[in-house]
Amino acid sequence: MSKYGQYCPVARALDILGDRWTLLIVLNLLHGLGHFNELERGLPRIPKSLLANRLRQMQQAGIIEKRHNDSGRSSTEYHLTQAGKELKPLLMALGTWGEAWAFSDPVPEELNPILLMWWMRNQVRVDQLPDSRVVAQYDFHGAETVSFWLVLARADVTLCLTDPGYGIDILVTADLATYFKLWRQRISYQDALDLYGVRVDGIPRLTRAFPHWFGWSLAAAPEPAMR
Amino acid sequence: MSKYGQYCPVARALDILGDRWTLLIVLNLLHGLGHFNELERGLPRIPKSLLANRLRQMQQAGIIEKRHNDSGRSSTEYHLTQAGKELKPLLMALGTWGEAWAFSDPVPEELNPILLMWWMRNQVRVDQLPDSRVVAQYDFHGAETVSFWLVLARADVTLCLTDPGYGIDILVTADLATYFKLWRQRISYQDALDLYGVRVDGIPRLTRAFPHWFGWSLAAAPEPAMR
DNA sequence: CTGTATCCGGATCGATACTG
DNA sequence: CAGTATCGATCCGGATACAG
Repeated sequence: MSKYGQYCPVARALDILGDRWTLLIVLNLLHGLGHFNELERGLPRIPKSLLANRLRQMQQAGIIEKRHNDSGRSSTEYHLTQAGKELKPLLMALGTWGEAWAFSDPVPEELNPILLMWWMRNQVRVDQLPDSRVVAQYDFHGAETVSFWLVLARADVTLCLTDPGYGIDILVTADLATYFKLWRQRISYQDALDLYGVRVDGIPRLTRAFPHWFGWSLAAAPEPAMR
Repeated sequence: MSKYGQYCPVARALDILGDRWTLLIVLNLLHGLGHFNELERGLPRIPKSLLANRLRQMQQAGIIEKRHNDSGRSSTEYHLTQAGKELKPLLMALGTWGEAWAFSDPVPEELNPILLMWWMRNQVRVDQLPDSRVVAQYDFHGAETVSFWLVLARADVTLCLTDPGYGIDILVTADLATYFKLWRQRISYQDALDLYGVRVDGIPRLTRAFPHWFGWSLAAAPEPAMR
C-alpha cells in the first residue's frame, strides 16, 4: 500500500489523489474529455498501461465511473462522479497557485503544438461560432514551422494535421511559444497582434469574431479566452 | 526529470507539489512546525533521507527557505516563503474534499496514539490556558492501553511518554479510535462524553475549560476544536 | 540532539510492442 | 478504439551509519 496511514483529511485525500497523473486526468475529465484515447491525447507522456491503471484506481476510489455505450460505436466513456466533480475547486486552487508561482515562460519541451491545438479544439464555444463552417489554418514557426487546421462547426470541431481541403477562411500565423503564452493569457490578444507578431488574416467579419470562439472552462466566470 | 512537460498552470503546479510527502510537509509547516525532527515526528512513515531530499527540492522550488539560528542551540529551521504560504487555500481545499469524500472511520494502521498526541500538542492555544501549569494524562484503550501526558503551560507545551511527576490535574480516558474521531470533529465533545464513553476527570474549573484549549489552525475561523 | 549521507530490495514509472 | 504485456530505469521505504 502506498498510503500515508494518517487519520487526517488531507492525508486521506492525498491517498486517493496523490498518485502521478491522477489530478491531470481529473482536469481532462472536467474539460469534458471522456474517452480513453481523448485522455491519452491530453496527457502526451503517459503510458497507456498507466492510464488504464489510474482509471481503474480512480473508479475504485469512487471519483469516476465507466459507462459502456453498447449502442453507439464509440463504446466506453469515463465520467466524474459527484465526488469527482467536487474536485473542481481543488483544481482551480492548483491552477491559481501555478499561475502565480510556477508559470514562467514555456521551456522547449513544453512546446508541443499538437497539444496546444488539442486544447484549443476542446475549448471551442460552439454557441459562439457563425452558422456556417469555418476552417482556420494555424502556421506556427518556432524550432521548425508546422501547420494545423481546425474545422469549426456548431455540430462538430475537428482538428486536422493535413489540409481538410475545404479552403481556408482564417489564417493564423504566430511564433509557437508566443501563441502558447497567448492561449494561457500571459499576453493579451491585442498585444499579441500589435507587439508579438501574431497575425490573424481573413475577412473582417470572421477575424473580428475569432477571439470569442475559444473559452476557458475552468475559469470561474465564462469570460472570453483571449481579448 | 519527473515533470509533466505541459505548459499548463495545473501541470506546472503539480511538477512542484506532486511528489509524495511534499504537500504533507507543507501542511506541517503551515501548522508552525519548522525543525527537521518536528517534521519527522509529524510524518511517521517518512524516511529521513527522503525528508531531507524533499526539503532540498522544496527550497529549490522556492516554497520554503532554510534559516540557521547560529545563536540558539536548535539550529536549523524551515519556513514557508510567500509562495509556500499561498498554498494554504490549496491545502484547505484538499482537507475539505477529504472530509467530504475520503474520511470514513479510522482503520487500525491509522490509530497511532503518539501522532494524535503530537497533533494535540501542536494545536494548543496557549492564550486559552489558565495561569498555572496543568498536567493532563490521557489513557487510551484500544488494541492495548497506553498513557501519555501533556504538560500545558503558557510558556511551553510538552508531550511526555512517561509521567512527568508533577501530579495529574486532568485525566482523560477514552477509546483511541473514538478520541481520533473527536479530534477530527467527526463527533461532538458533548456526544463523546454522553454517548461514547469518553471521560474527562478533574476539578470542574479545569474540566470545563479543557475543550477550549485546543485549536484548529487550518480552519478559516478560529473556532474551538471540540465543543 | 539535529541533520545528513549511503545502501538495498521492492514498487512504480516510462517506453515500446502487441492484441481484440 | 480500448486496452495488455513486457522490461529497464527511477523512485520510495527502511535500515544503518555518520557529523556538528
